[in-house]
Formats: sequence, C-alpha cells, structure tokens
Amino acid sequence: MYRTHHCNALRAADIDEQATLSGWVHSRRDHGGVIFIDLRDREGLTQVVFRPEENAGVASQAHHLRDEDVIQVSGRVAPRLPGTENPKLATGAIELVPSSLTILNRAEVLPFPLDGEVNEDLRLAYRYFDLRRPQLARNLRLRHRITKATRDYLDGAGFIEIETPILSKSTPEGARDFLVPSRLMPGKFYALPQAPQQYKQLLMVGGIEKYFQIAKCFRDEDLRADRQPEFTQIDIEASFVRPNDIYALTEGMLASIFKAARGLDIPTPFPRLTYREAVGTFGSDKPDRRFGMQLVDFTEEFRASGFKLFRGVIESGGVVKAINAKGFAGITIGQVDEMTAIAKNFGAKGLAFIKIENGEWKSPIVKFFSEAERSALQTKLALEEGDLIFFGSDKWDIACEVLGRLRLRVAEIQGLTKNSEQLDFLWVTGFPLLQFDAAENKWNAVHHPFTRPKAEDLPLLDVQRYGEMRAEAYDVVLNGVEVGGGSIRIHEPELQAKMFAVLGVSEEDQQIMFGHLLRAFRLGAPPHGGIALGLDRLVMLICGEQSIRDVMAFPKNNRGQDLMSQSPADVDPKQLRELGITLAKKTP
RNA sequence: GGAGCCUUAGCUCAAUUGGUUAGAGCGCUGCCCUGUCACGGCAGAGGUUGCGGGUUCGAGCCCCGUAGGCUCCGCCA
Repeated sequence: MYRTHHCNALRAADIDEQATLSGWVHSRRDHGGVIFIDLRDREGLTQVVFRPEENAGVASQAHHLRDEDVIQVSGRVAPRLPGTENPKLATGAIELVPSSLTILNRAEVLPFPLDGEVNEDLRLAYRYFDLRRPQLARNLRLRHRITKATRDYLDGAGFIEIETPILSKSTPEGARDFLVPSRLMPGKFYALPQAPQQYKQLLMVGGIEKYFQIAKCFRDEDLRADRQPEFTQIDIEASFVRPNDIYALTEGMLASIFKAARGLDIPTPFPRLTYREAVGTFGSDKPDRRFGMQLVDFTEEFRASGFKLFRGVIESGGVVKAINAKGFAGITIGQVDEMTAIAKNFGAKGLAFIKIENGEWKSPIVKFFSEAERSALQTKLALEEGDLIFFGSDKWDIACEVLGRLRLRVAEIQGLTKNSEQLDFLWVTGFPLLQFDAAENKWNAVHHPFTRPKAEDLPLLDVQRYGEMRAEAYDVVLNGVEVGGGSIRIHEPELQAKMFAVLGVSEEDQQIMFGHLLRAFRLGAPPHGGIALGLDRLVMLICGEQSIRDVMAFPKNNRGQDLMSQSPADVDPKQLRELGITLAKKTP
C-alpha cells in the first residue's frame, strides 16, 4: 500500500496514529540536523520532519532529497512543537515523523520552477510537468466538475449521450477540414468533423428525440487565445422543440453547471436581445453588457446637418452614431492614433471625436454643429466634464462595428471589467440567415446551411430578398464571449434543397454531398433543433483564465504544434506509399 | 496573408548616450547550520546576448534580413 492518507488528510485528531504518505517533494528545508520536507500530492501538503536523533539512517537519506523527487514515507503523526504550527496549511497543526523513507523516483534538475511566471512555450514543451501547477490542476478538476454536471443535468432531462464518427466526410461550407487519407480506398479522404451537425440531425430522423454529446470538433483554421484546432462542444439536439424549449434547457444546464462548479445561483431566464438590438446598441452580436457606453443614434439629428460629412453619409443611406467614453478626455496622442487605427481597420474612413475639457468642446468638427445638434448630443449622451465622444458615421453595420470595437478597447484601457465578478448572460436572436460574399459573389449561410429561416421571412426566399431573411437561430453570450449557438433546423427536403440552391450548391453536388440527408428528410424527419456550447470557452470563463490552453490538458501552440510531442511531424515514406500519397516537391 | 509586442545564464529579469571582464534573484554544485515553512550563512560553476549580415575604433544596445513565441485582423458554416 503506497499510502494510508493523502497529503491533505491528517489533522490534530490523527496525532499518534501511524500513517504512510506518497507524493512529491514540494520543498525541503535542511538545517543540517533537522530536515523538513513539504510532501505534496494532488490533495495538498503535509510537513514531514526528519530528526537525526530519532532515526539517523532515514535522516541521512533525507539530506539527499531534491525538489520533485517522488517518495513514500511511513511514520507517526505528531503534533508540531508549540508555536511552530502553520495556520496557512490545512495540515499545519501536525507533522509526520517517519520511521522509513523510500525514494520511488528521482527528479533531475527542473526545467523551470513550478511557482512564478514562465514562458508558455517552455511550459508547453514540458506540459506533463507544468500540469503539477496548482492552477492547471484546479482547472482540469473544475473542467471535470463541469462536464459531470452537464451529463447529470442532460441525463436528468432525458437526453441520451451518443458518440458520432470522428472519421467523417468533408463538406464544402464552413471551416477548412482536417483530412485523413483512406488506405483501403486510395485517393479518398475522410474529414474530421467540424461539428457533429449532420449526424445529430440524422439521429433525430432516427427517432432518438433527445441527443447530446461532449463532442470533439476539428477546424483547420488559424488559432487564437480562445481557438484551438481541436476543441470540445457540448452538443445538443432535440426533436419537436421550439427556440423557447432550447432556451429553457440551456439556461437550466448553465445554472446547474455554475452551481456545481462555483456554487453560484445564476438568474434565469436570460435576457434576450435581437441581433439588430445587440449590434445597434453595443456594436457587437456578442455584447459585453457589464459596462455602459452604449451606442446612441443621431441619424435624425444630423439629417440636415451643416456638417457635410455626416449629412452625406445619411443621404446615402448611412447612419450617425456615437458613444460617450466617460472620463476619457485625457486620451493621449498615442491612444488617439490607436483608436483611429481600430476605426480604419473595421472599415471607417476616419475617426471623429470631441473632448469635453475645461467646459469646452474640443474638436475641429464642433464649429459645423448647430446649437440643436450640440444640445441633442449633450442630452442623449449625458455629457459631463472630462468625457469624450467617438462618432461612427457610415453604413449601419460598419458604424456599429467600429463603435463596438472602440467601446471594448476603451473599457479595456479603463479597466471597466477588471476584477468583475459579474456574470452577464444573454440570448441574441434573429440573426440574418444569409450574407452576401462579394469576393466569391455568392450568398453564404451565416450560421450553417441547415438553419431554418424564420417562418414569417419565408416568403422573402422566393422573391430572392435573401439579405432580409432572419434565421431561427440563437447565440448564448456570457460577458461578451459567445459560449454557444444553435438553431431550429430545416426538416423538409424541399426547403433544404432550396437553401442549398441559394447557397450555390448544384443539384448534382447536393446529391453527392448531402444526398443522405435529403433522403433522410423524405422518410419522416421530425421538426428539430439544438445548440452547441463551447466547453473550453465556458471552462475558461469559469476558471477566470484568459486562454483556453489553460483549461486543456495538452493544448497546441499558435501554429497548431504540440511542443511536447513535436506534432505534426514527418512520417515514414512507407506510410505514405500505403496511402497512395506523394508529397509535392517543396518550392524553393 | 497582414499588424503589434517580445527573444540576454536552467528560470525570471537588469545592463546609463554605443564604451573596461554582460550583472542580480531563484535554481544548480560543495561546505556549514537541530524547528523551518520563500529557512539561513559561506564559496563555486553556469553566457556564441535567437541566428545571419551591416554601420562603428568599439554593438546586448543602432540598421537590414531571418527564425521562434504571444496578441490581434483576415479566417473560424
């Protein structure tokens, strides 16, 4: 038996008991005579004291212990000498006085210390070692609590967990696929699933009615702090449901998750905003509402303005909007440049702003404003000394996005959400169904091609007013992060075929790529819909981390490499021959 | 594909205007130390300043290129 107790178990009540502990040498304090070891396992720390006068052999062995050696000690639980108890340690009232010490494994010189900041690439190269950090260990355990709560909740709601294939089929829309070559059918490829989308819909056709999966998904796109090439979704699909059913289910599940993980009762139901409201008021379809700085519309006020720039934009169908960056009039030249760069990056031609300083409105454009226009700005933006107005005047979506991005950056600079404990959940609904891609000269699905148009917008399909159609789709947003999204699906073969056609998929290609789905819909497909939540992002938010890498056991770096195992890597030419693959010569 | 920041000892960082032999803390090695818990003390080892080129009497520092890391934009149905 390696242990009788773990390292966070022994208390004053155990004094004079015999105990055996196993774990890592967390720290050693060698006084030449007496030696203290903090022994660590995943549960905590226990001080072990070696006294030469009690057991010279064991004590001399202990002189050679180094950090992170793995040892086993057996002995007597003793009270600490009066005055030497450590209140910072749960086991601080006692110590173990060992009669035997077994060194189970030595640790070489450590690549980096486990406390303090270390470069992430080094940590990733030694991930198995880095996982000993309390932070990462805590995150993985919290992640387990969250998936456990998810399974328990969905099981209680009658959902069945079903695995769907990882070796799947490439589809044209969406993200770039990871491909897997087939050996038995040379020249053909599987694709790793971007999501179990079609399978879960086919499970609905199969009469499962309530499905879920903690599903690995794969997308071959560039990485970010919150995007990895392989990630996990809480994937849910149900039959005979309307959006309200999905909302209630998701809210209940998230409440259950936050209760299990953080002991918090989050208020439900979540508020709902339409896409138009979210973008129009916050400049984002995943608004962070933990601070104000809302977008205010001044299109009517400036319709006949003496300021030609605004008037011209409005005359050509655009809008004038503004935000009040409170207390930001002291903005530096560098920050003005940064804000202007942000504005231009998101499509604005420039950035107009007004500082309210020393009771004056400071800006080259103020002189063009009428008294009524100034008064409207004053009132609707609730201007005070020290405030700063940013304007967005452009087409609606550009003006909104520019101000939305500025709003987030100002909030970041001002630290408005720093140390915030607030959990702001909301639903965003009524997304556009389709978006025109000028570069490809075609319509693309905003969500995915299986998304159901809102019933009242269906007539627009036949008159080809695609851009005005809204989807029966919804996102759930937490603190400005999209943690999930879903939709009610199309279950009629005719409508689905029509959607494919709008998206530019020929009838022949429909049969090749989606024939099974269209055929399934002709065999009694129930109305259905669902949602998928990004588990990694959710865990990240619950753990208070900035990156999903910190809530995954073995994440990849910025370029999709595993710095520990050095993947991706070259393969043996024999493997390629079996697959019928020849590598193109590298172009110099 | 683009932008920004970064790269000096095993780790985290410093190094004045371009100027002597590139320093500190932690870690490591050796010695001392019997109540510490960030133990303490003494001594020591450890550097191609990412790499290549340039400017200069002289480059960690300036210039050009390149590699790598992170963040963001594009991309992510």
